[in-house]
Amino acid sequence: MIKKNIIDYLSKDSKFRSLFKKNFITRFSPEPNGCLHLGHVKSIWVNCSLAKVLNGNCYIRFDDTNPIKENKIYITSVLEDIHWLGLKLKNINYASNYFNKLFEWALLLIKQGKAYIDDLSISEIKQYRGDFKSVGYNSPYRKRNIKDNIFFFKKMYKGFVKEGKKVLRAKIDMNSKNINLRDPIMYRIINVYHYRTGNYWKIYPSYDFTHGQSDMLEGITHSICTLEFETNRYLYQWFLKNIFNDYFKYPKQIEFSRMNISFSLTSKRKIKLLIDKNFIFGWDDPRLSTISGMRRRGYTPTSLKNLCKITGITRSNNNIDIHLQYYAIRSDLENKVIRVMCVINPIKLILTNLIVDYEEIITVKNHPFIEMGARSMYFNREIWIDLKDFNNKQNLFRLSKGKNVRLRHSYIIKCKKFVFFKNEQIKEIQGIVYLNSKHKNLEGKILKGVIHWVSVKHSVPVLIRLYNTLLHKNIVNNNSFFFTDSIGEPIFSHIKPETRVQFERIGFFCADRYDFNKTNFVFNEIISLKTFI
RNA sequence: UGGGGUAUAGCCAAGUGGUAAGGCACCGGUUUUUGGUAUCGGCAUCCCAGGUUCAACUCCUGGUACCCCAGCCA
Repeated sequence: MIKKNIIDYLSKDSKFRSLFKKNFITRFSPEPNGCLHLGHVKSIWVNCSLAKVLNGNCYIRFDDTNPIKENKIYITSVLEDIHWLGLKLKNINYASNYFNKLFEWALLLIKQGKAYIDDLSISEIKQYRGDFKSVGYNSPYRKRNIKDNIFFFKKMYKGFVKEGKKVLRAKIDMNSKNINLRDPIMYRIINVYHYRTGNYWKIYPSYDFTHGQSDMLEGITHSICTLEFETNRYLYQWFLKNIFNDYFKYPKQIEFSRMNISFSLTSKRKIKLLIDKNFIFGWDDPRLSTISGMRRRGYTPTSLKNLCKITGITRSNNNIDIHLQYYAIRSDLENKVIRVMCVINPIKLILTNLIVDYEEIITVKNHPFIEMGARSMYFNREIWIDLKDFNNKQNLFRLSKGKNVRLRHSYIIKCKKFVFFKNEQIKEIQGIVYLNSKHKNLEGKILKGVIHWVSVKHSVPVLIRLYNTLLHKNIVNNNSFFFTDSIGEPIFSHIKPETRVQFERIGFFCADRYDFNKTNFVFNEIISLKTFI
C-alpha cells in the first residue's frame, strides 16, 4: 500500500526483496480491447519510472483472457502508442501464453479439494453469493468429489459442455465479508475464436485466476494497479499462496488512484457512443484524451509524461484541473517550436502611402532567443490583419481609427479610415505606415499594441481547426469543434505533417498527421496562448 | 447496509510529535516589438469534536463526507 512517498516505500521493499536476490520488476497489463488513453499513460509512466528509479525493469503483458471482447487490432494500436510515447517496456508477454500452466494449476487446486465444478446458473450463482448485508450460502455442488470435479473440468476443456452450464470455482469462503472471496469463478466456458490461441481453448481463466500467477511466472515483484482492484488483492494472494510455496517470490499488489482530468472523457463506452452518433470522428479525434487523439491534436510525449509527473502518485480520489494538462504542453512547446504568423479572421489593410508594387523583404528570426534559423517576410502595400485586432473602443492593444499600432517584426502604422459593405460589415481598413519606425520607436510615442500580419501577395490559404473541451459542465459540449479558413505565411510548404508551430499571439498548432500536405495546409489547435486575441 | 479505502488552499500534492514544501489556477509589480515568455511578490493553520503532550496535520477516542466491491468484465 502507498503510505507516503511511493519511491521511499518501494525502495525499502525493494531492499528487503534484494535480500532474496530479486530485482524490482513491474508490468503494464492492458486488455487488448480498446485504444489506450491518458489514464493508461499514467499507468505506464508509473510502472516505467518506478522501475527506472529502482534499477529494475517494466514488462508489458496483454491481459487477453476474454476472447469475446479482445482483438488483434488493439495489440498493434497499443504497441504503436507506447512506442510513440517513448517509454521502454521490456518483453512483450501475453497472458494467453500461460493458458496451459493455468489449466494445470486449476487441476492442482481441484486435486487439493480447493476448487470445484459448479452447475448453478448465472442467476443462481448471483443469488447464492449474497450481498453486502447478508452472507452467501454454499452451492449444492460444492461438495462434489474430487474425481468428478476432474472429470467435469476435463469435459469442459474438451468442449463437451455448453456455455453457461458449468463453471470452475475456487472453494474459499461463502461467509467472507469480502465478496470477492465467496467462491470466485476461476474458469468459464467460452467457445469462441481467440486471436492468439485460435479455437484450441473452450474454457478461459478469469482475470483473478490469471493475473497473480502470470506475475509470478514472469518474476514481477510489484503488481501496480488502480484502486478498484483493492478488494481483489486478498484473492490475488489466496491463489498465490495455494499454488506456490516460495513466499519470498510472491509479487505484491499495490494500488494507486487513477488520474482523472476535468472536462475529459476516457470511458470506452462513452467514446464509442459519441463515435456512433457521429459527434466525434473516431478514436483519434483530437478532442479525445486517447493517445492517438492527443497525438493527432499535437500533444508531445514529453508533455504527457510530465503531466503524470506533476500530478503525483497517491491513493486519494482526484479530479485534476485541466489547466495542468495545458501547462504541461505549453511549457514543453515554448522553447521547442518555431513561431510564425497566421491570420485567422482576415481583413485587408491597405497602406495608402506606399506605391502599388512596393515590396520589402524582412528577415525574421524563427524564435526570439533560441537558435532556430530565420525566414523572409514580405512587406507590401496590402496586408492581411486579424479582424479581432481592429477595435473601435480605443483599446490600448488594438487598432482603431486614428491610432498607431506596430506590425510585428516591422513598422508602426496608423489607421486612417475603414470601409464598410452595405450590410455594415467591415470590408477593408486603410492606413499609413511610418517608414522610419522599423525596429525602433517613433519619438514621443509609447506603443502598447503589436499585431500580426501577412502580406496579401505572399500568403497561402490555411485551414485551422479549433477545439474546446469535449465536456462542458459534465455534459457533451456542442461547441467543441470549429474550423476556419485562414491565411498564413508561405513557409508552410516546407513543413511536414505533425510539425508543431506557434502562431504568434494565438497559440500552438500542429500540422495534421493525415490531412496536411504540400497543397493543403491543415492545422489543429494544440493549445492557445495563455491570453490570446 | 457489511467489508475495503480516502480526507492538507479553487485543483493536484509534500509532510511520520518541534510550530504547514512545491506546482497549477487566480491576483498584483518589473522586463518585453507576442495581452506570450521570463522574473518578483501575494494567496491554508491541515474534515469535525473531544483527549494525551511543554508542543499535534502527525498519537488516542468518537463522529462526518466521499470513493470501491454483490460480472461466467478487467
